[in-house]
Amino acid sequence: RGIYNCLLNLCAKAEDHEGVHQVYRQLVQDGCDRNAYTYTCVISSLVKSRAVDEAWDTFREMQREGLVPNELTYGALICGFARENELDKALKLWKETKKCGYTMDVYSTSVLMQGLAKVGRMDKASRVFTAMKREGVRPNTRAYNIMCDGFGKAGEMDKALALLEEMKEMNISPDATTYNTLMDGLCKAGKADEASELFNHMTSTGCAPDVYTSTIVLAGLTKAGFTKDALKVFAVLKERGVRLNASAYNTLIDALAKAGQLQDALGLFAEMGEFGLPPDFITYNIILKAYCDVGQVQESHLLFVDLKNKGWNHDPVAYNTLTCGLAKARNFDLALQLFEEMKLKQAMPTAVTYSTLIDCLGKEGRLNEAYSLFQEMRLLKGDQQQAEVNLVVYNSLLKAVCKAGDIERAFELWEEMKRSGCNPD
RNA sequence: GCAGAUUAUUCAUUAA
Repeated sequence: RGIYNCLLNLCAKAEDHEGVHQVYRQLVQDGCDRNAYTYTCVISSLVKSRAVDEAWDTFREMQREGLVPNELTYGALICGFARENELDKALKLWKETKKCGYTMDVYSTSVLMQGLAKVGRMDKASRVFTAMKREGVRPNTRAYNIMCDGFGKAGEMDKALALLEEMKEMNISPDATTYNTLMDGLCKAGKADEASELFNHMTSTGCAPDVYTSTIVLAGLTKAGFTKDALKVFAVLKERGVRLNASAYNTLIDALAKAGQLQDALGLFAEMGEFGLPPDFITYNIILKAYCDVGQVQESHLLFVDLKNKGWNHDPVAYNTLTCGLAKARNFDLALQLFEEMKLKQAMPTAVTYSTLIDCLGKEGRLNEAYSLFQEMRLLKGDQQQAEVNLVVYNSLLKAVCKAGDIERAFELWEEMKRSGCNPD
């Protein structure tokens, strides 16, 4: 058993999850007995290779054998479930650790908090965070950053800012990520003035801005309609030799394109090349959309084909952008062809893909096709899809159904929305 | 003795 455990550990350390699997199979075949260490190695390896369900089965098996899981076993599983958005399971396990009298560390607790934040359950995240502190586990900067981000995205900037104060009281120093997160939240809440104050505070405490800061500031300006000022800031940053990455360029290219200044946008795109800064897939997605928006869908399509030939064909956003452009130009043949292509490539259709097609088909009066796409979404479960029905999908279908005058079906949908936790907006 | 975490830029619905 000792040898097997060592082997498992080695494979796990090398991130060789297939190896862990093989060693474990061999171990079972040999009828070798397992201890908590053995199981924990296997479980955390399974979690790492995103096979949470298998990890869970292994966990159950472990318990059936009468072995006692430790903090690490629980930690791995809680992280696994939290990452897969299975937060009820994660929370249940977390509660179990309390019953066992275990103290979970900041790490696992943070992953759980982040998972809860991602699905908008900040109340629960907050309780988990408080419980951790009450147990005497000292939070770190990252844990606070996660909570600040969660509150910001939930539109509760007051709570996020209160945490910054708490950090000071606790003598935990905020870092660039903390300030970036808060500034981004403030910008998105339309409080640019407060964001700017925070920026001054950040630099006055000796915390240096990083590449994220630039993009957050630039995006804050463009989204508030100050693209000209953003361009000025951009020029100053370049002049001062601040390192700018593709994201900073992307922000401005997108803003210019959306303001109808396609030529200026393309000019910046060209500048990236001159500076030896390679465009990333987001840059191309922005250009793809820019062409569609000025009615040059064929130009967009040409670029898309070009990208595919270079092997950039795994991005659902690129597919979605072009599909939308085509569908809005009423070229459904090609749009639906791309949709089918997505299923074959490593770019599974997302909720955006479905809502795009449902909406455009609805506008075209092709309600039955829109409806069957909706059904398809609901039928695909688990690993074969990246698409959960969401509010926009319901809204699009509802619009199509109303346009067709089918009031009865509209009410059916309305009720279904509420039942499934998608509250109408 | 064993695992793991945070922020930015791109795509879909939105009446009168």
